[in-house]
Amino acid sequence: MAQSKVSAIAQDLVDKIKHQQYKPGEYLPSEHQLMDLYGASRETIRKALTSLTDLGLIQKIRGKGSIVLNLDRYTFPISGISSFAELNNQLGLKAETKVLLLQKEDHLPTSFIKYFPEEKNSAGFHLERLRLIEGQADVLDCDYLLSPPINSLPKDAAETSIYNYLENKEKLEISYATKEISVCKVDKRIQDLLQLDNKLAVLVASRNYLADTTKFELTLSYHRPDKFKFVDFARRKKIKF
Amino acid sequence: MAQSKVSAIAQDLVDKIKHQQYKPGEYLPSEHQLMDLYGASRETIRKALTSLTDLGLIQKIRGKGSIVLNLDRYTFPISGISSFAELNNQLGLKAETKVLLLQKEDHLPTSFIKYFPEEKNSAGFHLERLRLIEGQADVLDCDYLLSPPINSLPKDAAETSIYNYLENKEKLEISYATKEISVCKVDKRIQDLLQLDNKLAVLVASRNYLADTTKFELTLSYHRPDKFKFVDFARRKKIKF
DNA sequence: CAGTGGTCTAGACCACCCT
DNA sequence: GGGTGGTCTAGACCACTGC
Repeated sequence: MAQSKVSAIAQDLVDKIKHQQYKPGEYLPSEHQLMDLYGASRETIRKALTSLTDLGLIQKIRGKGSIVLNLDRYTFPISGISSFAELNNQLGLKAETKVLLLQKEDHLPTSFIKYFPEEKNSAGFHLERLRLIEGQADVLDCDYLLSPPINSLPKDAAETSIYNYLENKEKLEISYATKEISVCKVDKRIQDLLQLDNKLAVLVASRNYLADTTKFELTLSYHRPDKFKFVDFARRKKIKF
Repeated sequence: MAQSKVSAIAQDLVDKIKHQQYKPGEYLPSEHQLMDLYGASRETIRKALTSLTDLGLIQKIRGKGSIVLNLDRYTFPISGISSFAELNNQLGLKAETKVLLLQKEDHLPTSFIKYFPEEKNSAGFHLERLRLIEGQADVLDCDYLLSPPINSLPKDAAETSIYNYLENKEKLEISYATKEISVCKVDKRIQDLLQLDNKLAVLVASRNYLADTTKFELTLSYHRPDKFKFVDFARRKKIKF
């Protein structure tokens, strides 16, 4: 399953932290002990630990060890690129998706142009989905899947998980994204769909890319302001841009 | 200056990308060429490239090379933990800071308790600063610097850069943070300070930590919704939590 | 085929923490 | 002092790209 030794070790450590085998405030076994435990060289162990550090799961302290960080902050950062379906599974919420629209277009729909002017003339699949949590409409996801590289998009994939379809059926490697969070005024239609008191919604706009740097998806997610929460873990950067 | 060979190489590559010596869409020199260029081993080069990958500056493609990504998206992600002073320098805006309040407290002020109940009884320095950009009040930063570990906080540090003071004068190593972005209702005072039409503001709440895992700062930043923008770069995570 | 990045190793030396 | 993490090296083998 695991593609590499490093990620297998990292995943195993994450699982053990999740299941409280290593608890917040405690130290992980030392790198030498982990070498024995996993039969790996020190650099291999260190690469695995680096990924846990990036995730905000541990903090390494020189001369002492790797300490497991608290994540009982109610909300654990699940940033990175995740799909709604994946977030649901992880959070265990009663969620529902209503597909409002799915159709092929020759040009970028007008509602996207303001945010993605560079794709004005691109063909793609226009998809709108309303996300309900506990019966409440919380998010309107508007997607535009660029074609190429996406050739087809079955309705049932839209209802369950596009990412699952693209990665497992179409064998596309989803790699990275740029996101922008802002607050915007929405039209009457969106206001009604999300049952908003006023015209303000939180907008998350993102451009999503494959591993070969092909842009494949534009997303506009409109969130009810009172339900929106974005949680992030950040490390102080040593590199100045 | 550079603490390590890896970060010196990474910084040099970043600088060259910034100055268009390596342009978006082009490939960096191969890892072997970079080995010769910097007189480093391959793993050392690769660690430097990994940090550029994490920053979203390059994408590595197997069998081909490391391609410089587009960042002419107007807004380049400068997330991570950055201070207002640092963001200004990088963005080159005409900004101004007004210190509204700076005083020692024995307990957490009430306005913080809702978001940081766990620090209710902690002593610290309460600091409020209004951030003006081009003459417009855009952000109200409310900080609470926990004492311990912070023993003193001069007024001029508050006016310029707390982080500069803490890192260079107090020799504290600022390491990581958890942030939460949401939308909240503010009281009349904040509404007036930010000249808001209504009571809604974007709130960024964060807990900031030192390298030894000591929590040292709580922050509540209230943003004008029409001026708020948060830009992020994210990679698809291979590790499931 | 040669060139690229992806992975892993075994060993070295250093800096820091603790007792 | 012995144990911890921080850094760097030289070399190996693999998988993919492109000619």
